Amino acid sequence: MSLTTNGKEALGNHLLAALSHEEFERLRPNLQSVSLELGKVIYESGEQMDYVYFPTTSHVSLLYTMIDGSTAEMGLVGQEGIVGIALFMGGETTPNRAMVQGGGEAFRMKSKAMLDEFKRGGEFQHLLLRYTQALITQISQTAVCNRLHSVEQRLCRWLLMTHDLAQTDELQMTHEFISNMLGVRREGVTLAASRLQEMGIISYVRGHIHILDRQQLLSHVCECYQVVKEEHDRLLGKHAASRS
Amino acid sequence: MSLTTNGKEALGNHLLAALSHEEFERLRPNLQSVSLELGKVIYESGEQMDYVYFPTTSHVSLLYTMIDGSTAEMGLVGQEGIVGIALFMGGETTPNRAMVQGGGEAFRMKSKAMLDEFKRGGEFQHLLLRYTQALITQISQTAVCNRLHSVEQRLCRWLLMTHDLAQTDELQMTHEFISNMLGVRREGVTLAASRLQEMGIISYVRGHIHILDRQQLLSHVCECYQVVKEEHDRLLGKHAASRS
DNA sequence: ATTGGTATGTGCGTTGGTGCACGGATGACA
DNA sequence: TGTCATCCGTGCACCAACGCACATACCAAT
Repeated sequence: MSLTTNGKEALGNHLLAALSHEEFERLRPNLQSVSLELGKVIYESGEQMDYVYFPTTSHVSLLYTMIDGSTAEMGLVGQEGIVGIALFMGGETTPNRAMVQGGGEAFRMKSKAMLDEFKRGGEFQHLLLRYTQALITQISQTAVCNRLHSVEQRLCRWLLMTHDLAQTDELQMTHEFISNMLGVRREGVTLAASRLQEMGIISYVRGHIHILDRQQLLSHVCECYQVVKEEHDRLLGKHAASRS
Repeated sequence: MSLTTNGKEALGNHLLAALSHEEFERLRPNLQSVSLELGKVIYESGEQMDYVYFPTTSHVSLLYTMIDGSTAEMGLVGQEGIVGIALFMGGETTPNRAMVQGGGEAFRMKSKAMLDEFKRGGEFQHLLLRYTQALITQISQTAVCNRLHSVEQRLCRWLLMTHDLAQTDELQMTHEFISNMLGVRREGVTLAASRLQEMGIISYVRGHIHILDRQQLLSHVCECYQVVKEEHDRLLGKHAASRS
């Protein structure tokens, strides 16, 4: 599938950028630019979805919260994707929480407009389904990675994914925050992070993490990172946000 | 349209049973009954999919295999579902292995026929997407469960899920096999299983596990089992085939 | 400059799971 | 009836991660 230019790549979201001119013009009145600030909860588990979101410079974490309050991340959505797939998949509600993990801009669209366009069954539908397939791969790999790999490896993977989505080497997040994503103790993150810092891979102070050496990060991560990335590229082309 | 009777409920697969008479007649020539024997690999990771499968009395495990050979399950498909969602989601290949975990019968359908019907965009498409959404929930919950719960809890969950799919209390599987599903050591399964046996919840000998007390199993399992089940019922319950 | 809240560092005992090794039991089949 | 492969039981040393407690460092707001 070629990602056509509708002259709106400046929108910054890859799914929107791939719309044909006609599709884009149809949707344009329903698109609205919004600022998503760090920590904002976009959907609560079980909630109705009034809008779907297309991140541009922001990115959003898909989380699950246990009864006892412990949390773990299952997926991460940025400029390559959309938050709210459950809408067009036919669930009226999301089964998980969606929280802004990197502040920035996004477009949102009224659920009804989204559904109408999806039901037309054109290229946009096809693209959304391919994206969903890529997201399934990401979630699956997270399941396996959670089971088989160490905190340090998973931290590397998480930093790389986040680095791909954030357009900067300076990530704004605390160890505590990361621990809630990885589903481990805060101390576990501190320990793993301090090892990475000793190796000169990252540096950090009070809620700010600096990615110093992405190459070395890649050499410490488990295979899961590449698997997800390659499957994403295969399904959605090399448009995926990534450096390396 | 509610769960229509197309006169083919005897087929035993819920998705097929939910087809309208018209849809069913259209697909009938492309449906083929097959026996799936335990251990058979239906798809290998990265493989083309010539057929999709609708289990009836069989059930199929979706697995991921790491480079080092260790494996873990991400999902389980039985008479309520379909094996091969990647086909209509637009990936030409599956990203994971699908292996028969409970021998029995299934229907298979040529990929092309499946795709043609899906693209018609009718009720069947809608149903398949809802099923996919339920599967996503299952995979997500597995990711979280893998991270936060003990082997014993996960074994309970896995036994319950398998018990739901198998139409018998007598499960044919070894500790070794289960260990590959849960992504743990064989000894870990032996230990957990022996505890459950002591409590009178199950009994087992050489590759045969007997579910003795499902109620007690339910009281030992983590919340994950119910979450997946409820979301599944919500999406595909009595009103599965109705759009609103 | 002081204070208070937040972020990170560190220690310690405990636990759950690993990797390995081997022994015992069992059932299928010759 | 004996043999053999398979399956399960158990012990042991080891390690990663946990839970808790508390110290330290830093920033911001008075």
